Amino acid sequence: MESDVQTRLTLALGRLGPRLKQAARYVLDHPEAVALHSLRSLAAQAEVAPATLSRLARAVDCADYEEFRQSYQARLTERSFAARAEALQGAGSGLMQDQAKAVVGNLDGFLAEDSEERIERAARVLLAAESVNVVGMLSSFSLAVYAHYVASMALPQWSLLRIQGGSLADSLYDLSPRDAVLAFTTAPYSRATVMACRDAKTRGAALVAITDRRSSPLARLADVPLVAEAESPSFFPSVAAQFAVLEGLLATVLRESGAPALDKLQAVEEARRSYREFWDDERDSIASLN
Amino acid sequence: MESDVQTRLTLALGRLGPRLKQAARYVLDHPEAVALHSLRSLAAQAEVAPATLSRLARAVDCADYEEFRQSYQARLTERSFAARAEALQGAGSGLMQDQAKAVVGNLDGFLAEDSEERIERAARVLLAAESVNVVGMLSSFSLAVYAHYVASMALPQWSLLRIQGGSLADSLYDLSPRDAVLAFTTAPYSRATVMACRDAKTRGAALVAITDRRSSPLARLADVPLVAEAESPSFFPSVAAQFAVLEGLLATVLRESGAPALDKLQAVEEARRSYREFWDDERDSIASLN
DNA sequence: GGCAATACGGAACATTCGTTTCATCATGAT
DNA sequence: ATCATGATGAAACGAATGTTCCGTATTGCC
Repeated sequence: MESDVQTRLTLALGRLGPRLKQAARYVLDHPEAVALHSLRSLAAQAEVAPATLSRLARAVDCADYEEFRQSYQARLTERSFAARAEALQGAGSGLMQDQAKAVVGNLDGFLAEDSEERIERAARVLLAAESVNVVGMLSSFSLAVYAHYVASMALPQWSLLRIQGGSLADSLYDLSPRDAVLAFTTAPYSRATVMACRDAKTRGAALVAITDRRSSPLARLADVPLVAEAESPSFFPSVAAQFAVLEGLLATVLRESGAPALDKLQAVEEARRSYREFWDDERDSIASLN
Repeated sequence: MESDVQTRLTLALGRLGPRLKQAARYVLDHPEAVALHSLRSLAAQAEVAPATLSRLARAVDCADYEEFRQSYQARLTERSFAARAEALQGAGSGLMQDQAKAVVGNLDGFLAEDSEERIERAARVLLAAESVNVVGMLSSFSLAVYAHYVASMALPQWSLLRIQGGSLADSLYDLSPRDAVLAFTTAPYSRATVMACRDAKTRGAALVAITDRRSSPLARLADVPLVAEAESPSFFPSVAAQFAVLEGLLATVLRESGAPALDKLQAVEEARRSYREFWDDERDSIASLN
């Protein structure tokens, strides 16, 4: 019966009132704050009355708030000891650690360039286009999917090119010099993607590409090549750093897009908020499952 | 001037009186105690008068004991990548820079936990399953797509659940306790995803989830929750860090999967090499375009 | 030994802490 | 509509915190 406080807190989430739940959520998401800060300052961070936290501690069978806090302090020291032990162990054992290092390294490589300027140049190109076609295959397909999803919230002129019967959609062959293509590739470079981009260039369309090396076929073709490597400790390429670049690009595009787009974003924000409240309720029914 | 407090303390050790030195020694040996306990209780542990610790703080150029303590709290919160994140900060301000910082921060947050162990636990769960169903909607759909794509190269028992006429495929309702679900959500949590996972749990299937906060609906449901935040300077959530976690998970799964899978991987490697040669040739014809 | 300078501990201080009380509000059953 | 129940925030309480002041003890120097 000596379960973790964090676990007990999760289980209790269902039978708590609105403010207590708000406090519990903040604690779940910021466990280290409980260990390091005072009750009052933590209450301020969580935008909750001090008394609420005092009550929350008792709601999970702690005699004191002190007992509640000590549980989080223990968690913090244990973690730090574990981390230290792992640091001593060295490189051999941590595949996740290696993966993270590779991702940060890839991202680092991109930022070393004149990244801000390039991103903004790419954003201008995409904003100036009458239509934007997003292309990506194989491991880069997820990038294309994400770009299209985010853009779909405010930029209706963006469309995702899909495979149809083995070749790309016909929309590709309607491209004019007023259009643009946003393409993604990492080795092995999809033949379809490269051919599509080459074709787009011959029709005078602008090309923005996120790719894994300067020598890749798309890096040479693109008007604005954005190069982020895909190194990873495993055999398959890592797209995480390219996602970070894409997110930066999308953020820049959306910031510099006009008023109608921003209005749409407001609506999306609104929707997100309401979804959040929905799930706050939903959580109760989930709790009743246990 | 801006050196670590712990370092300054070591240097000051010589010019301190007996009791101050005793206090300094205790602090050097128990740094986490400074962050977590009060001045008075720390003084008791070090068998020193409270005033001595107050003086010790000033002896290393801290205005307050509070400033002294905060330095140790920061040390405790600091993660393995803190230096990298700071390095990224160096090159000036910009949206891309902020995005990169956020991504590294999100990744850091995950690594602070017992990440390796959790990843391996998740991998074991997925490897033990007879079938693995990958679920993700909205911004998390790209994660699901990628997971399925990578797994498809060696793990035929992995399938991607898709929306069909607004609801999930029927395959979901065939789940048995021998099956598993790999799910992705970030706020706003897709109703379909959460309901699918809830249903899977009632049928006894195992659930591995990558999500954005410990208080998310999936974090509660999952057997192995993997929490990587989705903070970003823009209004839409960042999935880059979650991609890094997913890649780490996939790498672990593939490493620990059996021989037949590895054979397939060899074939894929082969294919990649040949593609590479293909593009080396292709590049010439592209060059002739310019 | 006498003297100054410094290091230290104990006590008083204002501040901040966590807790409790109490009035108010929302909700749902009768 | 009425009441009961529980959740919540404001305020007040004693306890604990960090700081400062002052008296004492120790040290180094003449």
